[in-house]
This record gives sequence, structure tokens and C-alpha cells, in this order.
Amino acid sequence: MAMKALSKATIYQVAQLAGVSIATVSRALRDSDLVTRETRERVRAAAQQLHFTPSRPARSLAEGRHAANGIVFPDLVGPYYAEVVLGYEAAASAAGSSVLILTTHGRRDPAAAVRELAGRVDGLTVMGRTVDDDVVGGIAGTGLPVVLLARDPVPGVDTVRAGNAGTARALAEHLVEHGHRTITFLGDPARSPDVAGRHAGVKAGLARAGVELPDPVRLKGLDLESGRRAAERLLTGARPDAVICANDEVALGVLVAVEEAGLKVPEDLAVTGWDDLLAARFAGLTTVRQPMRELGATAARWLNRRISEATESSERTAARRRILPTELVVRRSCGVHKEVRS
Amino acid sequence: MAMKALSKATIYQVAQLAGVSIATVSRALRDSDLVTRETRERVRAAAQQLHFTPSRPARSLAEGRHAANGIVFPDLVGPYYAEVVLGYEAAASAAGSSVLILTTHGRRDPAAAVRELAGRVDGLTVMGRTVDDDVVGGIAGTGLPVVLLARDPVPGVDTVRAGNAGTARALAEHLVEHGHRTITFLGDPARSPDVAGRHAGVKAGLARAGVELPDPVRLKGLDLESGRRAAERLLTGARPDAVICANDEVALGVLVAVEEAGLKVPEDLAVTGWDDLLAARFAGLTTVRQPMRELGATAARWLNRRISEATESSERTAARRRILPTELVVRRSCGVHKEVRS
DNA sequence: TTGAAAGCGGTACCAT
DNA sequence: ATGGTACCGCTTTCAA
Repeated sequence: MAMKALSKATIYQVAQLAGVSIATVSRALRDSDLVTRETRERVRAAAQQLHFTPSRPARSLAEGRHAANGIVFPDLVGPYYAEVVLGYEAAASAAGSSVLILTTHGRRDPAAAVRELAGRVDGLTVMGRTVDDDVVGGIAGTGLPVVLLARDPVPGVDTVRAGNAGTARALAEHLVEHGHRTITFLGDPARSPDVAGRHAGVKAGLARAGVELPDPVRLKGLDLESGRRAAERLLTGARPDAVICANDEVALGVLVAVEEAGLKVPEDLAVTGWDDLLAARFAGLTTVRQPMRELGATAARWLNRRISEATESSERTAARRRILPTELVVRRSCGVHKEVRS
Repeated sequence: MAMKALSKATIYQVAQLAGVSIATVSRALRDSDLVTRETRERVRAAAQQLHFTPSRPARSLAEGRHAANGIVFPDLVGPYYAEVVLGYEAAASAAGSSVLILTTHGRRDPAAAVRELAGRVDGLTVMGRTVDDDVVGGIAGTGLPVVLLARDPVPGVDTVRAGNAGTARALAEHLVEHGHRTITFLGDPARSPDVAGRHAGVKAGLARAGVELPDPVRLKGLDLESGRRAAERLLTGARPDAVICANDEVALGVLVAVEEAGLKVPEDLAVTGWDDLLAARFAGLTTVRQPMRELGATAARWLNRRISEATESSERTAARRRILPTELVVRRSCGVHKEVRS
């Protein structure tokens, strides 16, 4: 039996082979109960013999739906995103949807790419700093269900986020308890809503303790290299007691710089991150854990709900917002516990 | 101006508004040079006014292509995959393809899911242990371009991998130079071609040095917890000098277990991993670096080539195989350098 | 229960 | 340069 490129059989060929009409084939293959058991089996056999698989575009065109949804990321660097995708994909496929993924990072025209994606899916999840509010608004205005993930809300659009402010405040207070008084924030609040939230929370927490937070060091990136370079500069000047980093990668970069400078964490400089990457555990980095997989899963589930609503023309419920809880993870990088508990 | 659900305008409405035929609209919108500048602009205006976006399914149906390709993963746990996706997505979108992603891990019927995916794309990349060779063969036999990634080759199908055997041999020899003689391998060669390759390489390297490698500890998973539990057992028995782990996550689990047992790495037990995760750097783990992003990018590029070949009905070239180089990364977990270099 | 036929929304060939 | 129209492959009335 030679391996032939059996390309693609159509419903017509199946119909002919089974000696029925294409309508019957369509029904038989989709378990409609308007088909005799016997007919169904004849059709099944024919389909199998021809290796028939219905054309997805044809189906989508006829049904008016894609059976797919999409998720838009800024980029995929760092373990953070992998977990989100994982949760998302699991929840989406549980609902029978395929997942299209789009990274906007090094792209010429992110908005165009997102719009193109919008045309391929029944719903879209948009994460963080990828496209502007008006693009989101435009797409949502189309009637396409949209869920925002880790991003500031847009009127009328569902939003799922992880808590920033509260835990950031707790983190700040914890540092103060360690005796740190001069504290620097690493990360640009203007570049990401998450960073803005963390920065604001830290500022509030410190203020409550009577400590003032100077202007943040506005990094361009949130990667390890950015952190390392910023720290190099920081270490040569009037070194603060502690740096609070916008995320773990930056914090890990700081750790590297400190070590390269022959200094010690936390004795010479306390450091904290955000995300609780796997690396944080091994670097002894105090950080904040986010429910990443749950973030993705929630977004996918909400999207499915919206898609169902749209299909079943039931009442469209009001935009939902949810903030998933985060958790402070204390390790040794935030400071030496000087007092021994009794 | 109320925000209306302008749902979806069709080419017919654009044609009507612009006062031309749908054929002209189609041409104008796709920059055909068989349209007057003036007509084109009129059509453009009409399209814009109606927020027209061509229906992707309709286009795909008419053109006979999806302008999308897919990638199939076992799961997405660990930073390893994120990097691969990143490279893949970048290369795919550079060629104008959207990316569909599928995780087979906790799925009832992976083969069915992959076949379904195959119906939505112009080409498919299949990674590691996701579906059996016959499924791959079946899909490839359909004429759908397929590229295998980090997986044993299937006849007639392109394969991209990272080198295992050679670097594994080097790793083994390095451990022997450290003076380690009783060495255990953690990971099940039967569960993954990559693991099998690493195991074989290690075995060969040790054999060359006259050291025998006992049967591997066949872990079920390649995650941190699996490594930790396996190490707990290992530490209570006749402890080996060193453990070579199938990947970094397992190795990190071993590190955790060793610390929990109050022992020291590498003094009491040398440990090595594979992948060079970010965490490996901070854990001081000796490991092997793979060109992950490049793996993904290469797969995507090869796939595009195949897709072009199929479209342009040019000669189909023979199946290609490439092994991307890997690199030993020596840190402190593999052993103390007893001799001081002069 | 089954079949005929009208879409679904485009593309592209054939005329004009 | 444009318009008319035959597909692309499937779903879904509407009749029989």
C-alpha cells in the first residue's frame, strides 16, 4: 500500500461513496438523530476509508464561528508567561476551543496584528502592555468578546488581574521592619500598569511607616540585564539599604551585580522581586507569588462565558473585574532577622 | 456617537457603498494593479467607514490555505518551552503566519486533538513525546507539511533537534575528572527521546573512562518534585558520588532534597542538570545549554519552506535533519576542583 | 429519514 | 479597469 498524498477528501466524495447526499453525510458525521443507525455507519465507513476530515474554514464559514480563541502577549520571555498560557490553554480546550497565540513585542504594527488575530477567533484575551486602549475598545466594539489580563481596565471590558497594591504595601512594611530606611524602587511605573500598582503600593506602605520613597529608577526593560546595569550604577553612588524591584528578573540582575561588586545580599543591600520565578527560590529572593496559571484559566473561562452569551443572545451581563490574590514570599534577600524569636 | 455592535460588514456592503462590484472591492483591498487609484480610494473609504475586515474563514476557503501554522507541545511547564514558542512565533509571523498552539499533556485524546489542529493549519510542528509516530506519519501522509522538534525522526519528515549524546559524553567525562566514580542517572530514557540520548551519551562517556553506569532511576515526571522524591530515596541508601539528571528541574529537586537532608552539594553529592534554566545559574547548577529559541525558529522556517514548496508545486526536497549544538555549562554543583591551577 | 438547494463571504476566471 | 459568476466545502432550512 503506497503512501499516497490523499490530500483532502470532501463531503461530496464521501456522499458518493456512501450513496447518500452531502446533507446526510453532514448529519451522520455529527451524530444527528435524524439518521438511521445503518446509514450513519455506512457514512462513517466511507469517511474513514477516504480519511475524510471536514474543512475547518468551510465549517467556520457555514457556522459563523471559529471554535478558537486567541491570547495576546507582550512577549513570552520569562517563565511567567508560560504558566499563564498553560492555564489558558487548558481551560480553552476544555471548552473545545483551539488557541491562537500572538506576541506583539518586536512587531512593526501590533495593532494590525491584533486586529488580524481578532478575525480568526471567537474571543480574545489581551495581556498587559500590548496594544492601546482604543485598539481594545475598537475590537470590543465590534462585538468580539474580549478579556483583559494583567492590564488596566477598559470601560465595558472584563478584566482579570493579580493584586499589586496590597501585597506591595505589605512588602514595604516588611522591609521597614527589617530596619531599612533608604529604599529605592527599580522599574518604570509608566510602562506597565502592574509596575505602577506595585510602585504605588510600596510608596503607600512606606509612607505609613514614615519613610519616603524617592523617584523610581525608570528601567526600560524588565529583564535581568536591565536590573544588573541599574544596580551597577546604584552601587557606586550613595547606596540605599534596599531595592524593591518591579519583578524577579530585574531583582536577579541586581543580585548578580551585587555579587560582581564583591558585596553581600542582604547585608550590604536588601533586594526584593515580584513573580516568584523558580529561580527566585534558589537565589533566596524575597518576592511575591502570583497565581499565574489561575490567571490564564480565569481569562479563558470568562471568555467562553462571553462567547456563549453572544451566541445564545442571552442578556449581556455587565463587565466583570476580578483581582486574584497574591502572596508575599519571604526569603533571605530582604534582610537579616536581627532579633531572635523567643 | 453610540458604540454600536457593528458586528461584521461583508464585502457586499462595501461594494454597495462604494458603488462597485465585489470583485473590484476584493482587488482594491488587496492592492491589485487592475484598479484605478481613484476607485481604490473610494473602496478604501467605504471599507473603513464600515469597519470592514475580510472574513478569515471565507478567505481561507477560497484561497485553500489557512495562513497559519501550529505547534504541538507535551506541556508548557518550565521556561524551556516559552523560549521555543518565542522563537517559533517570531519566525512564523515573519512569514505572515498566525500560530496555533496545542498542549497534549492532560488530554484525553491527544491524537484527535492534533488531527483537529492539523485541519486548521498549513503546517505543523510536533514536539517531543506528544503523539505516536503513526499519528505523525498519518498527518504527514496527508500532504500537510510537518516538522519534528526535539523528537526522534519519522521517515520522510524533517527533524530539528538539539545535540544530546556528544555533550552528555563530555559531561560524564567531566564528572569522572572530578573524581566521581559511582554515578546515577535520574530520568526515564523510555519516556523521551531526549532523555534517551542523554542517557546513552553519559553511558558512553563513562564507559570510555572505565566507569560503569547502573540502571537509571526511572522517574515518571521531569519536574522538581520528581527529582526531590527520587533524591530522598537515593540519599538514604548507598549514596552515589554524583547524580546526572535528565533536566534542570529534576536536578533542582535533588538540590532541595540534599539541603533538606542537611548535606552539601557538591561535597556530599555532585549534581548536574540539562537545559540551563535561569534558576540553574542561581543554584550554581552545572548543566547543558540548548539553543531553545533557535530550535523554535528553525522549525518555523523549515515549515514555511515546506509550505511554499507545496504551494508552488516545486520539487519536494528530501527530508532534512539538523542537530543544533549544545554547550556544557560548568558551575559548582558538579564537584570541587581539588587541584589549584598554577 | 433523506435530498435539494440556499447561503456563509470571499477569490479569481472570463467577459466586456 | 470593471462586472458577472462559478466555485471553495460545509451547515441548515424546506420539501418530499
